[in-house]
Amino acid sequence: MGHDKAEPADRSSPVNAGRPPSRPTMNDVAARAGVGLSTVSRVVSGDTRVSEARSALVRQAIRELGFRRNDSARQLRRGATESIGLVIEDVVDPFFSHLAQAVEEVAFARNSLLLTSSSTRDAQRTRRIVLEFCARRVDGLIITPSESDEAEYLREELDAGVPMVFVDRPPPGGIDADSVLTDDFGGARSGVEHLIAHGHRRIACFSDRDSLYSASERVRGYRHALEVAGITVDPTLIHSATPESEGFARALARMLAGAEPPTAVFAANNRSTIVLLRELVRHEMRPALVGFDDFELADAMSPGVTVVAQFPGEIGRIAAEQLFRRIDGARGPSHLTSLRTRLIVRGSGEVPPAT
Amino acid sequence: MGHDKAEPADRSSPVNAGRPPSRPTMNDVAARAGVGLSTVSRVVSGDTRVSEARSALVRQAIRELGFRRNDSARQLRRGATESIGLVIEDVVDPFFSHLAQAVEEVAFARNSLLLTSSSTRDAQRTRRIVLEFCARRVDGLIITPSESDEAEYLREELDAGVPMVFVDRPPPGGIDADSVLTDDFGGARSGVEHLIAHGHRRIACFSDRDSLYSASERVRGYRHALEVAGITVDPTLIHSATPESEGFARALARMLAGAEPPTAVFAANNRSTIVLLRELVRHEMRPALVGFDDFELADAMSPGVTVVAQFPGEIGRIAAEQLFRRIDGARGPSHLTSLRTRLIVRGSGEVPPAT
DNA sequence: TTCAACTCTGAAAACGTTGCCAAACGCAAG
DNA sequence: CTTGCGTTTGGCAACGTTTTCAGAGTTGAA
Repeated sequence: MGHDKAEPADRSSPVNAGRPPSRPTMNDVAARAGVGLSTVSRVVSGDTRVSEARSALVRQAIRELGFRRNDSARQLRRGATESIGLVIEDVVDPFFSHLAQAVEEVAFARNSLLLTSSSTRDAQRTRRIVLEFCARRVDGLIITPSESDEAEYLREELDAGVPMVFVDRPPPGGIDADSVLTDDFGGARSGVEHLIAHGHRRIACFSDRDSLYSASERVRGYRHALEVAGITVDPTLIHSATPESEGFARALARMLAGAEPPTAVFAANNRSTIVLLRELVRHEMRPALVGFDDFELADAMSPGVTVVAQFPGEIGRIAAEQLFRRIDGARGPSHLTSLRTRLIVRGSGEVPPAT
Repeated sequence: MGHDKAEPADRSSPVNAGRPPSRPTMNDVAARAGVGLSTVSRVVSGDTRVSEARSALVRQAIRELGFRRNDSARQLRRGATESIGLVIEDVVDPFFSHLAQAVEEVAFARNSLLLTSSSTRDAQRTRRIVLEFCARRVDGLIITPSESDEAEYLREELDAGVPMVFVDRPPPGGIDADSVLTDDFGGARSGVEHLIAHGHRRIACFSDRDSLYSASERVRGYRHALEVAGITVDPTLIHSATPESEGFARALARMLAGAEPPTAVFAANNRSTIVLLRELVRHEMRPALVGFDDFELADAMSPGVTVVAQFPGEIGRIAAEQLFRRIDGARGPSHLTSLRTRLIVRGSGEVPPAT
């Protein structure tokens, strides 16, 4: 029949056993369909200037051979990969998974693939991931910078023309790039003000390590709220550490057992809120509680947990849209988007101070 | 100085304004370092057979030009992409985010990048994602099949030599491929047996749509436990639907308000558990409750929620390891790994039947 | 000195696309 | 029967790597 060429490799043949069958190329398709290579390319990429007859021949051959365009070659030739990279801290953290979901949605709508990697807060790992993404020539990057990220390599890539948007924290080392952040200061302030409005004056603050931008901003908001209300900040009521660390929950127990225990607690991030909540349930203590960042089941606790909600999905969506604007060639000065928080009242933040 | 060639494009030059600067290639590096192209390639890929002197020259040139290897070209030439694709239902679901995290960890250790996409349970979308991944020539795929996936395109890719491992549900359409599943039937059975052991005889079952493999397996486990205990299955106590759907929570309220209300509830997946929990809190009703799949804060509820825990991280890890074994050329018959569940007793499952 | 066996190096041919270019074709008008 | 124009078509040169191959040096032994 004249089509003894470019048959898909026979997997069961002893010769090919163990050998990954190599896929047919456009050349194979062209040979099979009896047309030129360029015609195949045109059909595959939806170019209309192909006669219906030939187009049908090509499609037929494609089906018969199980041809799939090799995007590595396409990318090499075209210089764009139709993919973007996302660096977050941890997929499991709902904040980041919501962010990732929103980014994915925007990318999907744009026919772009999403490469996601978790930095696990490790600057070395972040660096490795970013450089790897750049080697793959992603069209752009959305990055949650790690604390202590050296900015140099980021700046190099940026200068090399890789668009970047930073999320959740400002770009490190004074890099001039787009960013999408939550108003951490204002959010924390409003949460603490809420506690103050309910009569609390001794308010503990549990936050992540100070070296993290958002953590320190929130502590700043906490301090500011107290100061505005004329309450002296008591440093023994402030605990800043990784929520998963050993002494985190114990610090709360210690405070509550102290001479002048706090009557309310401000948990400056979702990990803290959950760790503290668990500790409170265990000891059956009920100080007022306001958490920063909403979480699933906050409304199913008793009492429901009052939170300062932020909007990770919005952050992701806005960042992705801004990134694609840059990819499409937008050249203006860098944008800083700051998202307002919303206080959600559920009960735990309205507990009056125990006297 | 002789290096007036291959300078990085000047972004501020009016000519290049708006034009993405094209990155230096190995050729540029070679010219700059005054060596051959192959030598640069060798240095970049860590080939040792290069004299220290030349190697230093090359590294220097690389630094000066900000060269980064173009992986599209590398991939095209080598035929492997060092990346794998993961298709899950939804990143936000903790089951899948834990799975994804584990897969990422294995991939990272293998220097492989991870492409993740959410099918959102849409067979069309799954198909599009899988084909897109295949066009990118991922080295392998880990897939959560959607219900009603047609198997044909999967089989084609499989035959074309793309290794695949299916997770959470068996491969569709009788495809012969590796899979890693939870023992849904056994897990559900043990959860319901636990309720029976605590004296319950009227046990409601809330599950996802029956068309989902895991959902129907769990319902089967529920039925089996009842039958073994000599309890007649009451179909009005079984509700199968998407947990997010309108009537899901209301169905529970209706049952509890009925003539012969259930004294216990078996929630066959984490979404159901959470939705039901919220409903129960709202109405202050306290039937016994056992949920399938553990969740954050299950221990912080009052009472703590007894669950049949499954291990999404293990599923992901095992699937990824199996996938890499296939990528490395392992040819044996397909493996089916079934993971046991573990009952975690926390209180809600030990509530005695109200009389 | 010669030859063999190294090590190091660069030229050149892939890899599978895309996109430019020119040739070939069809058809209508002159 | 030309001429001209517009539409299809195929050839061919990129794209930036890796890899093979053979040549050029170097060394050591005969």
